[in-house]
Amino acid sequence: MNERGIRIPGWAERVAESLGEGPHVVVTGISPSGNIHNLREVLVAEAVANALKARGAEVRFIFHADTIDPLRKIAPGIPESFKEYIGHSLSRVPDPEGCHDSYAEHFLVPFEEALAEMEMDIEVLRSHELYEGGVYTGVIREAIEHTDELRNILQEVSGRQMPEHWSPFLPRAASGKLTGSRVLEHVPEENKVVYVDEDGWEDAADYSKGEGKLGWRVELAARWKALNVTFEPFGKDHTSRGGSTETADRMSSEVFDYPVPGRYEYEWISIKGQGAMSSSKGIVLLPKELLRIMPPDALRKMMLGRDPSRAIELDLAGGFPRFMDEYRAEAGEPYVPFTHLVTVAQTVGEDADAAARMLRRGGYEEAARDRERLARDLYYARNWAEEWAPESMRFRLTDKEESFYNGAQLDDEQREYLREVSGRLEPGMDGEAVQEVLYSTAIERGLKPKRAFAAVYRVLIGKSSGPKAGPFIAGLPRDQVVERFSV
RNA sequence: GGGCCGCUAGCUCAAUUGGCAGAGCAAGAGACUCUUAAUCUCUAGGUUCCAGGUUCGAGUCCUGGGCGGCUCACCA
Repeated sequence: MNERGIRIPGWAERVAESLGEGPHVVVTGISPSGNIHNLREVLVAEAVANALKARGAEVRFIFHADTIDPLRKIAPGIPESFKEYIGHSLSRVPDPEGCHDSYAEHFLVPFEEALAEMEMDIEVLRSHELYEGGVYTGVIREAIEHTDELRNILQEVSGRQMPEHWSPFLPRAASGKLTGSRVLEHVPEENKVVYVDEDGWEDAADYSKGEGKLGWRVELAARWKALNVTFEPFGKDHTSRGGSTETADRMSSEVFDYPVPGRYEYEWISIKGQGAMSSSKGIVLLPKELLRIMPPDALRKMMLGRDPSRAIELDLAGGFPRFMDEYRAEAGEPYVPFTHLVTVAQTVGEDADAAARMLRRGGYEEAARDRERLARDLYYARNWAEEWAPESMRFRLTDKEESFYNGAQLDDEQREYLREVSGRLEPGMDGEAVQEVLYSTAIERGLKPKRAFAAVYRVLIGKSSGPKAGPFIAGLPRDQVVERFSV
């Protein structure tokens, strides 16, 4: 546990131990599309940063967003007209929905908000601001001066021939495009390169002012040096042989003369029923969506799993209630089983007082007392019921007209049964007593329990089955039940 | 082809950095006048993918192999 009560996992402690004294700069970086792998990466970094802090090291914890990167392709849901911005920096492309200053901000801001909701102590850096602020000026100059060595490394690692005119620096042309230009000359005393663009126009770009960027693989190594990075987690797409870390490692030690930062390789997350996460296929899960159904620490537990170097499959549907109960049990506090919260939430909507009454009837006195926490738990349960729950667990109370209509579909035996039950319900009956009335009335009338209960559910929630009937009805206002049963 | 991950009870997964293989659900028996994702009690369930190796001791570490998933090609 650290001072904020966040548990430090064993694997993170081991990583921290291997990193030495410090001071440390822990960085985690994403391109601004913000899916759940990114969250896993950020949480891995956070766990290591916390472990380092717990060991007494000085730690700077950075979230690096690739805002200067060029728009590559039109993601699903983005207007076709955005094709004209391909090759432009995301920080200079308009927001497709018009709600933020740029395309980059549109995707970054919700992620930033989620980080704030997670109460994460992290410093957010936008790459276009780093370039514009001159943070990379020195490493860019170094990179351009060592163009041949960098090219050799790329060729050796990837086994491919790089073009003759290859440059580690991509100047931004007058058109706004970062791609397609060719660097002709370096003017180090002015921090500029002279380039020729796609159309043959010659111009100069000032790399101390963000008028261009380093190519991705070079930038990775350059960033380590420019920000003094000592640890960065990577997904397996980067750590494959021939991948970006292999090139960056060599560039860092052979060209930039900077020790390769510590590393943790994490595995992918997939969602049960949806398959692997893929922003290009539109299978994306945003941290904010998950914070709608569980508190931040539960999300940490879920995303990190036993060990983030293992692949996991998230079960957000049928298996989720058990996960939540386990999480609550680990916290060591009394809790209401999640499935029960789901029933309560769907019954009372946002009425926390009504929920408290229902919970008291069910014997959850303590949970009913802490109104603030109850409201939060109901929020999670209600969202889960609406967004993830299997159909069998979903219901809502029918309104008066619907109930009347459903009642009219029942046969005479069922209607008479309901009328008799409503006459036998007394104020203050607990769940068990109601259950007894429901069951014995059916037996006495020679009505099969299955059909009797089906009638009950039909007029209350419009389905033929539902939550355990006795406690459920005991938690509802009696007048409402009597009204529904008078068919 | 290279890399990463997985393979443990019928199913989903645990096993705290080598120390008596466990849990939830499913199954079987019993109880409750009992519809439900029912509840309570009990039972059974295993060559930990295969073959070697290290060790007093291996699900765990090493070597080789099988099957499955994912990932990599200068694109960030």
